[in-house]
Amino acid sequence: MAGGGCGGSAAIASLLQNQRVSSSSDAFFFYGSSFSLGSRSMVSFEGANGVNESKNSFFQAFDHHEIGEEDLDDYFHQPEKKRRLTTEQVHFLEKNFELENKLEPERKIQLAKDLGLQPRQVAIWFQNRRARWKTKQLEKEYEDLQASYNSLKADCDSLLNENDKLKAEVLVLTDKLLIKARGTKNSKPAKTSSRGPLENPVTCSNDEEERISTVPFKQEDICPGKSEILDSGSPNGGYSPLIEHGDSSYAFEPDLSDTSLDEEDVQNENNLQHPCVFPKLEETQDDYPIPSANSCHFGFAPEDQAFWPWPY
DNA sequence: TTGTGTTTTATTGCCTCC
DNA sequence: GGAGGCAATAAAACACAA
Repeated sequence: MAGGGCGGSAAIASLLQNQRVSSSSDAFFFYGSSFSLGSRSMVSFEGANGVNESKNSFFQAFDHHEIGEEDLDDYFHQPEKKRRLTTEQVHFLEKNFELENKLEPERKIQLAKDLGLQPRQVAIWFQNRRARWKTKQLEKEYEDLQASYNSLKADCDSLLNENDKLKAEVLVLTDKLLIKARGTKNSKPAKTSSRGPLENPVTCSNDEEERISTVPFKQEDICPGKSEILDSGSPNGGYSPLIEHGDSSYAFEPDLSDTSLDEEDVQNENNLQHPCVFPKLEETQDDYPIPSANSCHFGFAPEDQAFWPWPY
């Protein structure tokens, strides 16, 4: 590994054994630039007192050609130390990285020349810089996705609230319709029927009336195969069984004639247990379930929503 | 001064491309 | 097979609080 307190010759040996120094243009600059030109390299010219001279401008390195054999000897006995690039060097490299984050061989050599570094150092710097850039990009993507998720969740909550309000409204209107239907029924003159005058003139027995007021209605009981009321998103396009009944005013003006009632009474004698025209909203959602008030599924299967891995 | 966390430089091993 | 890129990692350098 790097460092490790090995001696100078060991440092050189480690450099020479570097698989890319020996065969690439790095080698040329290792010998040609870093040594014969006397410029500084990462692994070399730390002062004898251990002071980090790399704090000086890297351009000064080109003026220090006076390194003699003694200096080299000192160097060879210095422990290999990592040297940080100067701020000028980093700034220069950053500028070049902004231009192009990949490094062609010619550019690498030119940069190394300009900075007084080994080409390999430049390559390593670009490699590490790309890694940092990638990390930053991932963080940015994460934040963007998080913001997007929060926005969608807010929309979801808002829609659910609206859905709850509409459901409540439907219930209120349904109750009103029932009350109105009963009022109309009760005001009709008594017919010759086995049922009493207060019974549901349409179909309901007393037991059935109990069901009307306590049990939600089931769509299939009235119009099997038809969709529920107020389900504009249903497969049959918001089909309303009340309108389908043949009289668009049926739902809100249950003006039931005696004859039709009689006929229907006869015809539906077997259906007396299914007299009610208002569907139960919840139970008719088997194929297209309405999301519960606390859910945020929009009717999608949970596995389709497991795209958001991180916890909150 | 020292312990600790972060950043930067450098190595290693693997992979792909030519 | 060599060159170069990348991920993972080591280790030095640095920042900073106690």
